[in-house]
Amino acid sequence: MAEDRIIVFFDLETTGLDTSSCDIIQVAAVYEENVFNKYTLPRQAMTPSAKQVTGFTVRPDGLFLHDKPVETVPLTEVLNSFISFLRSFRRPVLLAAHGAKRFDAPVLTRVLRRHSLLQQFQQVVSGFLDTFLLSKHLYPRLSRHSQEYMVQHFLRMSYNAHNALEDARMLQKLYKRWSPNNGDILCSSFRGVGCFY
DNA sequence: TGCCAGGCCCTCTTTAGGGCCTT
Repeated sequence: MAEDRIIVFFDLETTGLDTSSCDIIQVAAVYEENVFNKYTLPRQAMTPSAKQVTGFTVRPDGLFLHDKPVETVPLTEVLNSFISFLRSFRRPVLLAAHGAKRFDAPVLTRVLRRHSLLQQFQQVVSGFLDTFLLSKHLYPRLSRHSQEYMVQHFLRMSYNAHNALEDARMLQKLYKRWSPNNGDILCSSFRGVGCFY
C-alpha cells in the first residue's frame, strides 16, 4: 500500500442484499470535508426489507426518500463522476466501508465491470478497507460490531443510519476516534474482488 | 408448497447450527 495514500469513506444504498444482482441506488463518499453524493434510479424493484431499512421507494415518476422526490442521474454518470471525485485527490485511494469485503466492494466492482469502468477505477483505487473487520480486530470483546452500535458506543451519537452520506460521514468520525495504526489497517484491507487484482 | 443472500465466526464444533452484518 502506498505511503501517501488517502482513505476515502464510502457507502452504497441498494435494492437489496444479494450482491450478485442488486442495483445501486445511492453512492456517497467523504474525504475530510470533501463530499460525493449521487442517486440513481434502479432497474429493479426494491426488496421489502431494503425499502423498510433505507426509506427509498421507486415509483413510476422517480425515486423517493421518505416520500420526498430525489434527483437522480444515470448510473454511468454516477460511476464516472465517482471515479473523477476519487481521482481529484491525485493520490492512491483506499476505499473504506463498513462491511466492504462482504457487501460494498463486490457490488461496486460488479457494477463497474458491467459498465467497463473497472480498469479506470483500479487506476485510482489501490484497495478496500473493511471497517467491520477493523472493528473486530481492534475491539474483539465487544458484543456487536454494527456501524450503528459502534457510533452509539464510541461517539455517543445517534444518526440517520442507512443514508449513505450519513453512514460515510459517521464512518470517518469513527475511524478518527479509533486511530488505527498501519498494521491494523493492513489486517483489514484487501486489494479487490474477482478479477480486481 | 416452499423458496426467498450468503460468508464469517463462535461454540453447546468440525458428520452443525445459529447469529451477525451489509441493503
